[in-house]
Amino acid sequence: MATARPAVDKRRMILDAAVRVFARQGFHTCRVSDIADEAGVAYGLVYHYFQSKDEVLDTLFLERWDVMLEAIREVDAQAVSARDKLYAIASFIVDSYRHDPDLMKVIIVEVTRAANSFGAVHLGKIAEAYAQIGGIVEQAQRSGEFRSTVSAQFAAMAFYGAIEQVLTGWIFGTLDQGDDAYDRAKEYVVETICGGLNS
Amino acid sequence: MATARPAVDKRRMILDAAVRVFARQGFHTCRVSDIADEAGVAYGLVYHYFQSKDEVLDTLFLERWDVMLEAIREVDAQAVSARDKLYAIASFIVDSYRHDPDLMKVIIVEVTRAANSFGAVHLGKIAEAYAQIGGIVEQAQRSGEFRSTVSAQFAAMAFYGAIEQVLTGWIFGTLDQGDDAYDRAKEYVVETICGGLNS
DNA sequence: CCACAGGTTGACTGACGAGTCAATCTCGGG
DNA sequence: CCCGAGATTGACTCGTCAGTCAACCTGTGG
Repeated sequence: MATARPAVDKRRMILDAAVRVFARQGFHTCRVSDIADEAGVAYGLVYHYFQSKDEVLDTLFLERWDVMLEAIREVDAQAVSARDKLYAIASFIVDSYRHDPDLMKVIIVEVTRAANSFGAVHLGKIAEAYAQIGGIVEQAQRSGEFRSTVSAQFAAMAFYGAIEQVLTGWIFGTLDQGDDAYDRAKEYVVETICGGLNS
Repeated sequence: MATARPAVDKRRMILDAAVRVFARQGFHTCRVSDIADEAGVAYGLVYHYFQSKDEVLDTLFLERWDVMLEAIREVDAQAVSARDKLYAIASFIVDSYRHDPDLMKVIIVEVTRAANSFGAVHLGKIAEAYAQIGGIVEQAQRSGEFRSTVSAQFAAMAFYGAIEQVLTGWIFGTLDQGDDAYDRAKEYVVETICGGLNS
């Protein structure tokens, strides 16, 4: 007898509600009851579907991060220039934010940028992204598209760091938002990292 | 009657102990009693010198951040190229880490990268640094040293983002450390941001 | 119509830790 | 030698919440 999923997937509702609550109040400052309330579900049901409050966040992060890792791998498999690959990756991340700002806020603020609490658990996953990007740079250095002045690992950090910083700017309202700003940001990141500021 | 400072400044001892404890356990996960124990001081004394646990962290952050802002201002006042200014700023930050890794870890992990909890309170202070760096870039764009393809504000973010990412790498052991690595990092940041990766 | 499995409920518990406070100490000045 | 102000102590209070659990639905198959 296959598990008959109820018409409305409460587990999904809890996850979606958690995104909103975490984005609004932050993981540490919100109560599990806030998530249950937001989902319109009883307190105990959260513990029916998840072992702990932590597991809710872990699930959200892993769900999304795996999608991103897969996207990066696909980009890397294409036969285009490294610059185009970097642009595609920047696009993917920026568009992820455009599509679901709350989810990206949670992932970045509560996991990626919180390497001492949650990030620690997921350092490996995060490092995978770095490694993949580093690989793209390294290959471009061998092919001659990029020069070898700086290490590939470092270049990957600068690239990802720039994107994360921009997202953080949007998340906290330090930086203008909107479709134009999003598209401009993609260009800027790639242009700065590849072309540099020098005239 | 001037307040006679005791031979040993307990307030300072508490702050220094807090740095070690926050660096080791993280702000949220440590107890105030951990700080008191580490400082070799009674629990209540922490509350004699500080209103709250938060104020301890605030004090640590502001003390150091103000030093950095002042350093950036001084650098900006010099009559050297923008590239040299950026190098000097990168140097200052990297050397701050070299000199007191625990303090920098606390500031970055618990404040700068935690913009939803503590960072929120200090967004203004953090923005000051961005603005100052952005000013350097803008001036260089007017003088012709830098091209104007990307906005100065954005360039500042990329620059600071790259540095923060590298520090984060050191803090969590993702990146090799040591005097050589520190000096190389300074070069790499400036070289990537100014020169770009393209050959 | 009943039985049963899994979904759903929310009151309750137990631990934990920030912040309080009254008592005690220390030391310089009178 | 005594007094008072500020420094220092640590046991205690008090609210908060993560996680538990026993009871209660719901709908499916026999």
